[in-house]
Amino acid sequence: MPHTHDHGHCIDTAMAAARRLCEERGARLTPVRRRVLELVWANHKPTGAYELLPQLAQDGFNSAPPTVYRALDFLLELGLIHRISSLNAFIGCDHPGSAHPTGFFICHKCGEATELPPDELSALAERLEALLGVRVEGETHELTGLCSNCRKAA
Amino acid sequence: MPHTHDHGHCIDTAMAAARRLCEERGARLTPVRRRVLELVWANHKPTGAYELLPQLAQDGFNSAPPTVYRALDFLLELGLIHRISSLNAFIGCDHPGSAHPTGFFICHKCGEATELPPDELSALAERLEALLGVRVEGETHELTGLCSNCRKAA
DNA sequence: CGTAGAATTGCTACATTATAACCTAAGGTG
DNA sequence: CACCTTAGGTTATAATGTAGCAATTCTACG
Ligand SMILES: [Zn+2]
Ligand SMILES: [Zn+2]
Ligand SMILES: [Zn+2]
Ligand SMILES: [Zn+2]
Repeated sequence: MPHTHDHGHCIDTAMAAARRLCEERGARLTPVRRRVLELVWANHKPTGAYELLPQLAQDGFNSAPPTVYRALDFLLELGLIHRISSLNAFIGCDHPGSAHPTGFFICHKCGEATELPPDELSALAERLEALLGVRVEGETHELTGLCSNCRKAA
Repeated sequence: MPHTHDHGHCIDTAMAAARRLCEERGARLTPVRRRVLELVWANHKPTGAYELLPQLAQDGFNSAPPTVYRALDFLLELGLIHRISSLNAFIGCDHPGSAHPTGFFICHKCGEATELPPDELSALAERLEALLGVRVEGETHELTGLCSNCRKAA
């Protein structure tokens, strides 16, 4: 099932947000970093670092793994992308700029990953802090199953 | 900070539960599998597959990576251990036998990982199913921060 | 028993993911 | 320009995880 939305628009919005955020923070959105971010968005699904290498090569970036990982680290640092560790993959953040807990729902049929609403995750974290007496500083949630599109199709 | 509990007891309980569960399911808790489970519990913190190799060697198990991974897969399958993918590590399950959503709180100071209460996680999953229209089939949650012991110490 | 079939492990090689170390190039700042 | 900081290129290697097949052990059944 193809996307149900204008994905070019997604990419444009994401890139605009990235430019704005970098400006704010005095960070440099260099060509490799920009292209990596574009590719992550263009793939529109969790993308592995080594998948990006040939895609970068097509654009004349003659990059080795460290370059890609450095670009990804930079984007993670700024909160422009997230890492999904159960997939060893990266995906664009839906609302960069605001610090928020990270979580995704990943459809095992179509492979799409949708970011989970941060307020739901925060609510859980607060409950757990109260229950366990801990101090939560970071969190990632990775759910799998059937997305609503794939449920309808079935 | 050392454990605040009799950890030998933890291990015994876990091994007893494992024997019972294997019997119920007609699964074979072979020497390697048993020893891997013991080691995971004995380490009392998330343990990587390659950490287990030398520990197994000390006991005369002359095992290569595939053997360890197969044992870990077996234990995962039965729900005797969980995998923490942000750490590429494995840890014993607190309440094996009952299928439940997986989540851990990991203290970045002392390294201990405590399993999150499944009912809290289920509640979140249900809310998300309603909100997003998805069908959740699997979930892992990985929170980091300071555990209650380390908070007191600070 | 004894033997066929299944499950488990041993073993070698390899695939995938990620990083260390060191050097060069580019950008910013006075 | 001279200086410093940051970013990227390059090579090698570390860390994690699997494929594939042979050897062994267990199980079931006649
Ligand atoms: Zn996000
Ligand atoms: Zn789907
Ligand atoms: Zn558990
Ligand atoms: Zn702690």
